[in-house]
Amino acid sequence: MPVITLPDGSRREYPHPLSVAEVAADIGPGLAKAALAGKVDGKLVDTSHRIELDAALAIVTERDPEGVEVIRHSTAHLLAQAVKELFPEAQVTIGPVIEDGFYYDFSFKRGFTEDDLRAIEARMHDIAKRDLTVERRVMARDRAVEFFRNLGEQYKAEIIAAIPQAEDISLYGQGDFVDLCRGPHVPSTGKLKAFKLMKVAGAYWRGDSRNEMLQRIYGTAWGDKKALDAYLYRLEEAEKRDHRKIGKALDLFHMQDIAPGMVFWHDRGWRVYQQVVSYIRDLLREHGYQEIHTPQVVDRSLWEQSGHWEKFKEHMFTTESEKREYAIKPMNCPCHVQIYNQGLKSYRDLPLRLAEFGSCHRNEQSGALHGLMRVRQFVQDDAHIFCTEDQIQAEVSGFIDLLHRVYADFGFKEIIYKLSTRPALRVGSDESWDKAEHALEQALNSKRLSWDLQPGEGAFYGPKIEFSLKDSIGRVWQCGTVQVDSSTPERLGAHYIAADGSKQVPVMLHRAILGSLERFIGILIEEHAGALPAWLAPLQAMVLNITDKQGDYTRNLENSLRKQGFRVESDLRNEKIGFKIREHTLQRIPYLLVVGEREVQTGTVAVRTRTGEDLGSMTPVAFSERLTREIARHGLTV
RNA sequence: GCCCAUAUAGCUCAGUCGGUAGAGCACUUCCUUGGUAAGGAAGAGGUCAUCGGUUCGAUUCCGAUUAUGGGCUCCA
Repeated sequence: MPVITLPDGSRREYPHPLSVAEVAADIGPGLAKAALAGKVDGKLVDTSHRIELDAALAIVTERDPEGVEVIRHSTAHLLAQAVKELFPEAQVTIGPVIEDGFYYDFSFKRGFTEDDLRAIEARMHDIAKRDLTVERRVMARDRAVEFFRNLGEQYKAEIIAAIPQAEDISLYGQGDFVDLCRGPHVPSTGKLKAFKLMKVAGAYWRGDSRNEMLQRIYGTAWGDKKALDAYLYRLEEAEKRDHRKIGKALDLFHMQDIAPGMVFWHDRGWRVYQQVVSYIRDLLREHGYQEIHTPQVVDRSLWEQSGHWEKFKEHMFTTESEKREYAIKPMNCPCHVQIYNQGLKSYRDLPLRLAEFGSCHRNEQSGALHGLMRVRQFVQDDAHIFCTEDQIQAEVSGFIDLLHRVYADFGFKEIIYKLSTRPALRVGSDESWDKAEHALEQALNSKRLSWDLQPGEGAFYGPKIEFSLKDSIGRVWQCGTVQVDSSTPERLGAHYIAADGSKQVPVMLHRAILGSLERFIGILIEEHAGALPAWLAPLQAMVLNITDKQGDYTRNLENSLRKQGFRVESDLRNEKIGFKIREHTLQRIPYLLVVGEREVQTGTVAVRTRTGEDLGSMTPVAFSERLTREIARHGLTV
């Protein structure tokens, strides 16, 4: 006699057990048709699931996020079925749901081609049209292993063999195709309408590079055609924001195969870079940091002492001269300890905050390089705070305040906080880990921030907090970090004399707000689609004359604005004003200052923004006041 | 590093079923001095990524290398 409670609170009583689909049909034929799955007492189940006892039930449709997930999962099975139909010798492995879609890994003797992909997708539509019923079946583990072995599916058999023997295995079948799966799935393949295969890629079996390389097919799937189209449109938009494209179009930087993973910054890009550096530099000075600068090429012995040589040698560029071996620094910290070590330090000197915009080189794997986002040479807004254990919390707390200020100035509103704690392989006593983790936690909590815990994800030498930004199209970028480290100071012989006269090893906090400047600028370019706010823009204004007659006035205006510290150029070419406007608008220059006969006569300038807004004529003083205010505001909205 | 794809003018791309290439924009010159997103004409510009192989002949076919792109792996 199950009593079913629906999400709206209404109750329905039935004389006998019945399936989710039957309840949906009882509510209405529209819902019966739309039902993809059910949620019984919070647990996602198939529509064929029988409800025996009283339960809370929600019918899941394509409008629910869970419904879309079920669709994606079922579409992955559809993909596998299509592949097996077209290429019977391919073996299936795993096919999970991922953000916006799914993938399925196959073991196949060759790579899938674009043509294969088209054929597979066509077959998927074909199978969907057949509207095959999806049936769930339960089997004992050992029988399931045997079942898949007999099918020749070695990978599936291996996956199941890893499941505890006592557990039953659920299989899902549609037509001739059977796959191991926890489910739930859509009731029939006809529910799958809006999907598209996106790309093929290699992927290691079980993610381990020592294993066989499998063929992964990525796809996307949605509740309806409209959602699919919206997603494809979103991808196109993201592509237009690609910093590599914009970087070239706006003449910011380029990369070249003579220096893979390293950036050739052009004038306009370097202006942005310098602007970011100078902003951070002033702020660090204001917050009690000293700025230092240390060597880039350092003797091997330092890296041996710091432990880098042993652990990260293959990631370091090395060089040799007069029988000495050197490494190009992959990070600044060992050099910062050298500066700390000059002169005996007292507890009164702590905290000591050393910052450096040092150029670091890391020999990243060639396949990992990606525009500005993943490079081999980069500069971080890097600093190390030497302090006592008792000072950790206050320093971290102050750092978070500073970071908030910076992110707000750059216009980022959403920050994601993650605390990573002790990993299994680590150095240092449990007491010092307790203390460090507690300090970080307290620093976050005292600011009422909500954060995620990542147990075991800390560095081997200490816990850390990571700060990620969400950009304007929802992508997340990890930028800031603060890590506690007492291992490096100890290895490199850093000490201070405590109040009781004893010799102590200081704690070192590694911290960065923007992370790699290269990467951060890449993020900024994509966030703003190239239209950087005035305080960061490589050029803030372009002065345009209408005819040669206004040449002198234009040049004078340009010079006067430059003298006031603005980044301004003028375009005196013999071109129509519409042509110049178009060009500089496409270059995303915030302000276009038009000078014609009228402006010369009245001593004004006609101001147009890159968004096409006409601000009318104003005096140069009025314009520079406006720009000054805008720059001072940074990315903060008023 | 691994898998797949790609590499043609400054940029974006077309093309050659093997006979050394073409468009638009940009560039140069000339005409035009025009008031808010492309004025007109002419000209110049490429060892078709690099190195090998097959061929009478390779930019095109094959192989290797390098870089780039998408993934995987890695990310102190």
